[in-house]
Amino acid sequence: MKTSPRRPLILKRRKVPLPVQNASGETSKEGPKRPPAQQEPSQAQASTKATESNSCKFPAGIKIIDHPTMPNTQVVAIPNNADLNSIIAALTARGKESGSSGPNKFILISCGGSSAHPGRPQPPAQASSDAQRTEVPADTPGPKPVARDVNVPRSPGTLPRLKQESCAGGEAAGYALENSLTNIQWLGKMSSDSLGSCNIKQEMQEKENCHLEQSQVKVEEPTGAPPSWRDSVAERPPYSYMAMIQFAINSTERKRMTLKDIYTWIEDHFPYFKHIAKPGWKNSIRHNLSLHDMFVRETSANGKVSFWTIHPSANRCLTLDQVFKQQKRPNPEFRRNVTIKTELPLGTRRKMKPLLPRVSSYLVPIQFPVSQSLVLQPSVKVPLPLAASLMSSELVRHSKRVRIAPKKQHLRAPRGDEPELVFAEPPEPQPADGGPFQTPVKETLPISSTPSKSAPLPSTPEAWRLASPAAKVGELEVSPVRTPRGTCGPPPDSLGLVELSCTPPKSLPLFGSPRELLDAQPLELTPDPFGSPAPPHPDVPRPASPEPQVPNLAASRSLTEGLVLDTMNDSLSKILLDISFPGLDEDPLGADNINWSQFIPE
Amino acid sequence: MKTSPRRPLILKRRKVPLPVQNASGETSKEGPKRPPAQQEPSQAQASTKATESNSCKFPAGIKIIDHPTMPNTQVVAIPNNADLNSIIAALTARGKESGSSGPNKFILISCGGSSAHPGRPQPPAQASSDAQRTEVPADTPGPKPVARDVNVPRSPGTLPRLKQESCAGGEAAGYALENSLTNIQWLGKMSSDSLGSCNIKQEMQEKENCHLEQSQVKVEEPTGAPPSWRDSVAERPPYSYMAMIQFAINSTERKRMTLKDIYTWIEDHFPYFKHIAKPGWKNSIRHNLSLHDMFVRETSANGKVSFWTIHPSANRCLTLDQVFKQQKRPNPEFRRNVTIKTELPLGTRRKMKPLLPRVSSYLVPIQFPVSQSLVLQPSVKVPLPLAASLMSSELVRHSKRVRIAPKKQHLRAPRGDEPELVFAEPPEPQPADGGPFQTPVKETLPISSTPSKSAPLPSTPEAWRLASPAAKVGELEVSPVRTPRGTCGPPPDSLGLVELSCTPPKSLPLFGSPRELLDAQPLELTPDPFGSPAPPHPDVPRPASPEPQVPNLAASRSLTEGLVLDTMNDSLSKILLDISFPGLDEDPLGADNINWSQFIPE
DNA sequence: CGAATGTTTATAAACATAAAA
DNA sequence: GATTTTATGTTTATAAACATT
Ligand SMILES: [Mg+2]
Ligand SMILES: [Mg+2]
Repeated sequence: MKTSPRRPLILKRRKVPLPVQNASGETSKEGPKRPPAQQEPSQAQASTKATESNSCKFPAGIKIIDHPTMPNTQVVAIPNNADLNSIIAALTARGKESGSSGPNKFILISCGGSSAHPGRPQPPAQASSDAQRTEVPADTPGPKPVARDVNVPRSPGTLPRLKQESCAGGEAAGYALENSLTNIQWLGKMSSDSLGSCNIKQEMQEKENCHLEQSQVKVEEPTGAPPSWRDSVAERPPYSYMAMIQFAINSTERKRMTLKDIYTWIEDHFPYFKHIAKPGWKNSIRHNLSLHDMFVRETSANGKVSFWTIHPSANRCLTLDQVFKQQKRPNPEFRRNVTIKTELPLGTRRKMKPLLPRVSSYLVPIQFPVSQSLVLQPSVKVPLPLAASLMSSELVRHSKRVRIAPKKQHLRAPRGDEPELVFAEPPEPQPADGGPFQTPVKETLPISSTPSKSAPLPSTPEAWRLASPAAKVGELEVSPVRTPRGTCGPPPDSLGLVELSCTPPKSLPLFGSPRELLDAQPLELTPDPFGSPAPPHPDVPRPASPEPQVPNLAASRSLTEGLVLDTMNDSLSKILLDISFPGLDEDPLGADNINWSQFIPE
Repeated sequence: MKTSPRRPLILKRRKVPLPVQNASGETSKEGPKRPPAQQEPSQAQASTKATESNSCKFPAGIKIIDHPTMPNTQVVAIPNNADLNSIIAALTARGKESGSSGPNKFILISCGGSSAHPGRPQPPAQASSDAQRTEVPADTPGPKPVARDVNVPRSPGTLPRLKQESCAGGEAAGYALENSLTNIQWLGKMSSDSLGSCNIKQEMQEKENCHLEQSQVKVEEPTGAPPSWRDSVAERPPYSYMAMIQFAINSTERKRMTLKDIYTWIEDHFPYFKHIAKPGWKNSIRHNLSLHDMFVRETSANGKVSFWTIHPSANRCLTLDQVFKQQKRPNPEFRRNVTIKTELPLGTRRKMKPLLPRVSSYLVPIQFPVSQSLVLQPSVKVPLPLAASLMSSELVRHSKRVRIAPKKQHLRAPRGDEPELVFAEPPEPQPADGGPFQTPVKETLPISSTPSKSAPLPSTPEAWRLASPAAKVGELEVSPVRTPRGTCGPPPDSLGLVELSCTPPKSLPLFGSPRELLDAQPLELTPDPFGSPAPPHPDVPRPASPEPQVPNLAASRSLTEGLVLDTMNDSLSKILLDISFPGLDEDPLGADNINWSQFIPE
């Protein structure tokens, strides 16, 4: 993440509407936009308690202890069967009350309970030959694959064959992945809407034509029609290019894919790119493949075909499958918002889709004295984005923001950028006559050095905020892992969390023995990483200069996901806990000497 | 460079007008644009011989041997006092004649002669306190530096204080750097024009006002006035952001600079950014600082100030000084072109400055049998871009394109992008009414997935090519070095080439002993760079998967710069030769087992 | 030559966080 | 001291130029 100077490890993110109301009376910057009627009915029970100031009733079995070293921080061990929402509500109230002087950060972990991965929904397990179409035998220079169906109009039934891919033939593997609500909502819309039998291509064309007409005649869209499946096709998926490429590549058995197949896979699974996006999206795909080191180009043995792969050490094995299996119930508020957005006056147009709020995952080491009688187990029932489990302790050093939802998405209407020229002109550079000398007055220049669409546009200042006010939850991790990993095979049965299985607690697949791991460590401890001529991790680490370097914790630790509730800014962040009990385990690296003060700003 | 599949090590670059005419009768794609009158008078002597087909008369002392392993490649050892131009002419003719069947690549190296770095122009060596203004003592939290003069209008005399900075107090260091002619021309214009005493700021404002008027009234610019110093201010320098940032940081003694100082330095040295560029250029600076790993942010001891540094291992110590010292005579044709460009009809506007041709540097290992009686010495007199000497053998593996001239430069008239809206509207998104559904007809969409400005604009197809037809020469290297290096101090006197001094042939500064160097090597030999948890080189290396990994040649080799003349595409590329004589030297790593076939496509 | 593929640079933008007002 | 604004830093998206296959 290239930490800012003294940036706290647990980033304070944008305010996130927690599943419970804000018990505090602070002035809400969000404005009076969101009436309490939008609360989920299932959270009503917890919302009442939150308002009472001091005496929060916690469900039985909850243990709260002060963090050994972190100020104003408490660790809350929650039984798996507890109601997380009410707990968060109570903690929020408590934190609000104490303010900055008392505990205002709560690290939520799970402790005991019935959590032996209770029946997760089993994937449809359809045999998938998808995205394998040009997977030539790599040595047979035979007839080149004939014209693919890329961009070829398909018959009505050939719509996105979602849920078809498997990660390393992931059959028995129950992937418990927590996703951003937004993503899930999007997916829900995708799946529920697109499963109907309609000719998307045809409808899209109608839509386009309709749009062209509108643009030309500048006619108000009658709308009225509820946003149907069209929206799921027309709306851009909430995944970054990097994420989608990973989805695509990881959908294959051999974890490799040609560029053309990546195109096709994305088009098949995200019709937006097939029907709406400008062709420049393929340029962006190529750009991402080149830019990110995690994507490695490999050539088949005969050198005829180039495949894009994900470097094994960086592969989180994310698949769209995993996202689908999460399938939360579609948020009714979402529909409402869509309607609202659709009915907005045309003048308050989009051009920039509001970014999706996210919570971040960060690995946070915790040392408990052995005396603490906390029953910890890796499987957490609280809805945590478990993909974060893939992160190793390296994340503490080179904490790099990771997300699935893109930070910036244009989502502009594909051809509506220059409405004035909508008739004939191609997307041509505006003729600024006279060579490089036509310098307009600086006085009208934007002030900020960070170009902003909103700054020079005071009209309808937050109209776009109405677009997705309810979609505020977590995110998936898509950036490369910081720890060398093995294949993406199904996790051991003993672990309910597939992601944890990718970073086995004992020996990392890429290292034959712990000794090798240790031998390789010292390089990471050097304050000058450039001194080592070793090749880099893909995308991964930067020196992160000012922050003290944290030794890469050996694999002998217990990694557990948790949440951090920061009542100072009403943020709920996902963290990865590295819990150690000094004296219980061997510690050849002396990693337990980590001092929490390292991670505390100031 | 993220080699393309089977990309040759010696890249074929765009046609470069060699210092001699093309002896071949092939159809010139350049068109009849450049009359031979544009030849440099000093090269007239060599140009005559080139036309004769077979019997090329080489100056005495030239040795030509076939490359041990590379097909159709010959190594040409040239005495230092030989006329390189005539040799290139002769070789070109020879290569053209043989075509693809005979030798068509010539590796030019120097052999013996009087080359003891003959008097290079000594830098003005002015004491410079520039760019040190906010260099607080790093521990004195005293009064914060008062308002800086950034963006504050300066009095006429405070224009670019060029040539003031020094690299590590580089006084006695004679930096022999070959630069792109274009860069030099630009610099020449800058220095010769801007040294006059005029109030640039004032004139720029007049200019801007004039421009605004033009944009509003759409009046043809009367021009007529020859492109004076204004152009050097108005024209964007031919350096990428990465290069300019390096210039800035390397101009300081401690090789570190605050962001604000980077801004200021660039504004001072490249008035374009001070007076013309949109404020977004600062965003780009920050983007570059973050994006490129070679730029490392460090915090002062007291944690109060953040400095940007260049990772020592990646620092080529490039300074604008070095570029200035090259100061070629300004090309008369350049002026002519400027005039032409200025007088072009306004409809054929710029929007995209033509990119500058360059030659690349690549390290090329060569093994000579000891029997070959070639007298090699590290100092080469041929005008080679010596910055390439900084590259190590790693470049072969992770050959990454390096350049100073940016690959893409917009160079749009600062505020002329939306002439229609020039009055009131801020750079606002074009109102494409109706949300994400206004999908224009796909039929009119651009075909290529790589957006192109020229494609949808068939009018005046190559008008912009007239802009700088003569500017076709080499480039400087700005990307991070591939070899750990020490400080940027002056080179040892025994070496005339400062860049070579940064990679001493025996022991690299960052390694205390050859043993350390060797110990660190094996990591590079692993076929899976991700398996090593070592931190990465900044920006540097990617797996470059299909190509066989080349062991990092130990420091016991002789690195020499050379040129590769490829008559197949009339390219002249700079290479770094790693010459070894098996049996003569110790080779603990067995690096001599390198087989040239590794680097030969197919 | 043209299209597909691959690499880099530029620019805008969203968003976070720290510093300054 | 809290709030707002600004400066700084990180990422993602998009366009584009150019090289290579
Ligand atoms: Mg890549
Ligand atoms: Mg950086």
